[in-house]
Formats: sequence, structure tokens, C-alpha cells
Amino acid sequence: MNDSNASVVLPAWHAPAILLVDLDAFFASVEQLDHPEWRGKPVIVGGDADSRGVVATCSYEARRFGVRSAMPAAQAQRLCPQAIWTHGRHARYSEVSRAIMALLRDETPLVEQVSIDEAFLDVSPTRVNTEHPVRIAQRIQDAVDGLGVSCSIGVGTSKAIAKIASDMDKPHGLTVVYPGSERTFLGPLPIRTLSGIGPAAEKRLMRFGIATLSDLAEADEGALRSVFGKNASLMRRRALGENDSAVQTERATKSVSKEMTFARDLTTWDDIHAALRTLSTQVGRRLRRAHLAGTTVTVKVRYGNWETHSVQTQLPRPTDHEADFIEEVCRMVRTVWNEGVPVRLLGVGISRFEGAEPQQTSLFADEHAHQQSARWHDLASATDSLKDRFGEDAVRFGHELRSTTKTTGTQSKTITNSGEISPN
DNA sequence: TCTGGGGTCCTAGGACCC
DNA sequence: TCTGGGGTCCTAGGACCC
Repeated sequence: MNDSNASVVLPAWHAPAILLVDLDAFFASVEQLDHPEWRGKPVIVGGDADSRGVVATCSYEARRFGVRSAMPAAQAQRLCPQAIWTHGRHARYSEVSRAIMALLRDETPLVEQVSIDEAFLDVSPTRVNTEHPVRIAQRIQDAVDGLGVSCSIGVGTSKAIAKIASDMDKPHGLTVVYPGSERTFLGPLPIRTLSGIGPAAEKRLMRFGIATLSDLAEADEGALRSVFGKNASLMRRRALGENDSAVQTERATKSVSKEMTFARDLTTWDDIHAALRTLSTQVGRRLRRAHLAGTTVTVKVRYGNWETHSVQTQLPRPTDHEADFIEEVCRMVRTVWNEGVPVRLLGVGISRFEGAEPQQTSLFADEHAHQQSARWHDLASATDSLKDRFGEDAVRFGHELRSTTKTTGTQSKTITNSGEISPN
């Protein structure tokens, strides 16, 4: 099933063909690309052990020590003390990712980007395009190599098969499941390999004696319904290797959020309030950058004991500005937080976007409110562009200064609420 | 060993309406 | 006066993915 020799004659492919392209240890690979001295060494991208960080990605050299994604940084440090640690440079990863996604779109417009490091491609042979899917996969793998990173590719007749196949031989694997061999390939695999089955579903399926994908394919309807609800028949079709869903080229954003775990739990309203303001401001910026305005505000609070609560409410009209939801955010947190209770994490999110553009202030709103809103809007744009040019620390409102840990001094400026900019 | 952050989707229960 | 039930919307929580 593994094929990497371009001169081999390939069996005919008269069926849908889906590729899943998965970038290998992506963040760590980009770091090794940019730091040649780190190549061949264990590299871990993630947060600090002393501030509750976790591993985002690690190089294959680090995986040999048992380090894994999402592992607490403290544990990873014990397993691999000699690892090179680095914080993520998300902008750089996005840049490399964009270059790779562009390369994939040169092969076909039918690309579904699943995440920064994964995409499905529909390369089904047609009358116009008769090229063999495996040839396309080989060319993509070479092109990605050329950019200095590597990928594993799964080729199959459905997204579920392509996804599982891409995982079978990492890194730099090319695993092909030919049409007609779907059941043989999937049948013996453990249920957990199927995307959509996590620890909870696995446990419940095991209680019904369902351990493999062939068990799942033959399982009792009622059992599947009790585990998957309305998705029961979809999951069965996936397990059978039947067509599950088409490659979707576009997906609208449904929510924008920002959350933060604190190095040490917060216990005072002053600290919580300052954090909520910072989070709300960051959400506002993201909304404006994405040209989205929403009406649902959600806050999330996780206590020191890991107990987590969320509260949501509706705004009277869609907004892309924190000034319109900061008060609600604080009010909602007050409804779940009791004085003195340690807070580990806070989150703020906006959802329910109807039109793409923020709504104009109503013509019937009073003039003062209108001017206020327009001023906020102008101020927001000015602030956003300064931060885009000079970085997140370039501009701070008075109320944000309380919660800052570091300011650059030379470039730091304060913008007052009336819109004046003054050096700190 | 002490558990991130950004998302999507589903479910159950209650409110409300007809 | 007491009763049913369907539909829809909203909220909170949780599973899951990368």
C-alpha cells in the first residue's frame, strides 16, 4: 500500500479520490527549518512549565522520549530534559502554512483546509483531469519538501479513509487505500482511529462490545443511536468506508474568542476585571480584523479546582467593539464568581454573526450615542493599526496598564478615552 | 503529572407560543 | 377549568478536533 516510486505502474483508479495532507510536527519543523542548528535534535514548541504550559508540538526526536502534544510542560521536561524549548511564533507558522495551502490550490480548487497544518483535497479523476491521484500526492509531497518541511498523505475514496491512512505512516508517509479495499483496510482497526470517536465515545462503545470498525459497521442501530445521537448512521457509513461528506472549500466563522490561563490563580475582583478588559479588547480587535459583528456574548470561568462555568447573553444589536460588551462580560462573571474564589482561567467570546459587516448605529438613536459610538470606532481603528505596526504592547489604554506585566518603554504610548495619544 | 487555546457540533431542559 | 402536544428558541455543558 505504500508507494513512493514514480516509475511504478499504478492500478487504475475509477472512483472518488480524496487526499489528506498532514504537515509533520509542523511548528517544530518550521523551527528546525529556521534554526539549522536545531535539526536532528529534540525540539519542543510550547508554554513554560512554571506557567501551566503544555506542549503544542514537538519534533520526532523529542517524541522518541515519550513527549506528546498537549502534554503538561512539566512532564515533558522530565521526560526530555535536554530538549530545546521555544515559544510558538504563530505568525511565522501561518506564513509557511499559507505558502503550502497555495501550492495545494495549484493542484485543485477543491481544497478543504481543516487547520493550520491539515487539508483535504478532492482529486477525483474526471474526463478533463485523468491524472492518477497517487501521482498528484507524490508531486505534492515533493513540493512540500521543497519548502523545507514535510508532510504525510493518505489517499482513499472518502475523507474518513484518507484521514486514517495519513496517520498510518508518519513522518513523510504516503499511504494509499485503493477502491475496493476499503472494508479490508478499515475492518480490523480500533474504533478510536475514526475521527469523531474520542475517549468518551470509545468507552461507551466498548460497553456494547464494539471494539473495531467492523464491529461498528455491524452494530445494532439502537446502540449507535445512544452513543452518536443524530450522527449514528453517518458514523456507520464512515466505518463501512462509504462516502461520508464532500470536500468543503469554504466555511464561515461562527465564533471568535480569547481565553487565558493564569500562571497563578486570580482571587480579587480588581485582577479579574483587568483580565476581562484585556480579553474583551483582544476579541474586539479580532472581530474588526475579520469584519465580523455578533450578538451573543459568552464568558467562561474555570476555578482553581478545574470546575468550569459558562454564561451567555444576547446583545441588542451586532457589534465588533468591546465597548458594547465589556459591561455585560463583567456582569456575567459576577453572576458565577464568588468573592475570593481562585480563578484559573477566563474566556470571552462573541458569536452569532448575521451580516458580515457591523451594523450602523440606528438613525433613530439619539445623537449623543451616535457620536460616542462613531468616536469609539475611529479610536478602535487607530489603535488597531498602531498595534499592527508596532506590536501588541505599542498602545495601551489607561485601564490596561494596571494588568500589564511588561511595557517596552520606548515605543509605549497611552491613548486616553477622548482619543488623544501621548507618550508614556 | 497536573492538565493551552481556538474552534465546531450536539444534547437536554426550560421558556414560550399556538 | 383543566388538559395535550408540537415547534422553536435559548442556555449550559460537554465531546471532540488540531
